[in-house]
Amino acid sequence: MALDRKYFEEMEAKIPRGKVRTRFAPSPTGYMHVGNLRTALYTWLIARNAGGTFILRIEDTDQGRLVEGATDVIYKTLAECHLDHDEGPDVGGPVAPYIQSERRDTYGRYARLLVEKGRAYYCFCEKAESGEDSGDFERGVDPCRALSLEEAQARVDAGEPYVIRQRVPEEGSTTFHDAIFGDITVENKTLDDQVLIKQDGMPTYNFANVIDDHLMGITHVVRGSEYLSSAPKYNLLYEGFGWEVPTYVHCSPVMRDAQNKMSKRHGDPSYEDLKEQGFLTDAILNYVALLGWSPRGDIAEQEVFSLDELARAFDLEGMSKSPAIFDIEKLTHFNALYLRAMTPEAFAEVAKPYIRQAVKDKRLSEEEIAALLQARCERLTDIPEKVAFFDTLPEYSADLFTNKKSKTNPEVSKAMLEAAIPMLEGLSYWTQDAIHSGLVALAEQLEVKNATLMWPVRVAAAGQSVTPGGAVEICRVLGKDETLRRLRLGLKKL
RNA sequence: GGCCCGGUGGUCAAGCGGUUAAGACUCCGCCCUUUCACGGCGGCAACACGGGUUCGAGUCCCGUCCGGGUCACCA
Repeated sequence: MALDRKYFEEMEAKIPRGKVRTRFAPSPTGYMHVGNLRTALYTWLIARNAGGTFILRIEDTDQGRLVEGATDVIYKTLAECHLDHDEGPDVGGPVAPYIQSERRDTYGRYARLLVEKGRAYYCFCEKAESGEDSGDFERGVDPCRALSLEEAQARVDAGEPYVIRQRVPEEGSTTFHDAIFGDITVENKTLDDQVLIKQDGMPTYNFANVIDDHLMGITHVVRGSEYLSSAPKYNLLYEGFGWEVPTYVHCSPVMRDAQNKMSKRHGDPSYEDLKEQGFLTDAILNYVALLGWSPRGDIAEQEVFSLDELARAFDLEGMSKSPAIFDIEKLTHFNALYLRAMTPEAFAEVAKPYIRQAVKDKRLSEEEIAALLQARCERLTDIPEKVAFFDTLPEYSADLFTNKKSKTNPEVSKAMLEAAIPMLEGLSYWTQDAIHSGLVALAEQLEVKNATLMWPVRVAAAGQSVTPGGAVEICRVLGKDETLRRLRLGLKKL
């Protein structure tokens, strides 16, 4: 098949130029792990920081690993995180299609162009066994490398299965530049003639990337550092095509501990898992942004960042070269910060379903309960167990009435409850203020400190020693009848 | 094993030749207080090691050690 020069010219002509263009290019495996999310975030930030374009591209060249519905997880996650893309499979764009399996023809054409330039060759060898450990680690010499183009073409035409391999020079060295790792030079002899087009006609990741990044006008390629060692081969490819090399930004991995990356296999949480565990999207993004990047200058000590603030502050300079260990404790801290920063209304809204998991009685106000919870929970999932006592009075022992700091014991508590019950019963309004004033006045009248009266009331009302909120708030939420019922029950224990 | 990249408290991290080596999380005290939280204040805790270069090194160079990545018709 003859090469169509016109085709290449048209493809070149379509490439948008002059603006920063970045792309997030996941393969649809159905799982957005934390490292992935961070890569997407950084990629988006680079684009937004420069007023550029953010593109979503789906890399599905491995036909054997396609996962049903996986692309939806990607769309959903990006949307939920507000990492909006300007171009992509769902929204289209000037360099569509954005799904690699739909660009198969393009890769084939460019691979043949490379063959014609002498930078690649047809290979008819049996699939190399990855059984390794054959003792030698030398670059194998592929016999097909020496085949003449005519001979190879004849075998291709005859229908013989083949792959196309990159022809890497045997001599010399290649220098590759990365925005965070700097210059990396490797000897060409340590590079192998990697496969560009697989036997099924699909491109390999490494080839599809180079082609697409060029054809889509990508200016900054952001990806994991596991690709760092194959990067020099890219330069050779760009050089072969005579294309300009984009800025590469390799990110060090997010680790579960000092020796293992985060992985599904180890049961490490994905973005969705974290959501289920009660973490807020904004908190997750904020924390993840700081795992591998830190602000400089006068905001060097700032830790809380909105997405917009991140977009403004983000710079490649602040990126770390070393792997970072994911710390759920610190994420939890960020989550607590975000929870507390919400308006009471917004908090009540997100807390509501968790409150209702434990508190079924609709007469108990979820707004009032939420108000008690806001400063007291770090994750939304902490809620049910904290408020269960509102729903059902726990079994508890009279020992709870003893607290030395409040100067209470069973005898004192008995006296306190005996005084509190009629007073509360006489209240005409069951408001926070009324209950509070009533109790404080009663303590004064009984000549005891507030805590001495509050402690037994709270214990009897809640049935547990640790509660969100104090005696007043709990009584208020419970309502008059239930409060009195519980206090009388408490009295019976004494 | 070859090649590549890293190495500041337990964790995330400032630091770019001269600092009492920031800050945050965790942990521990104290204050506040109606329990628990929130909040406030204080504390414990680090430059992997050995050689250079320099008046001076966490910062530059070399070696060692440790860790990670890669060596697929997976991405």
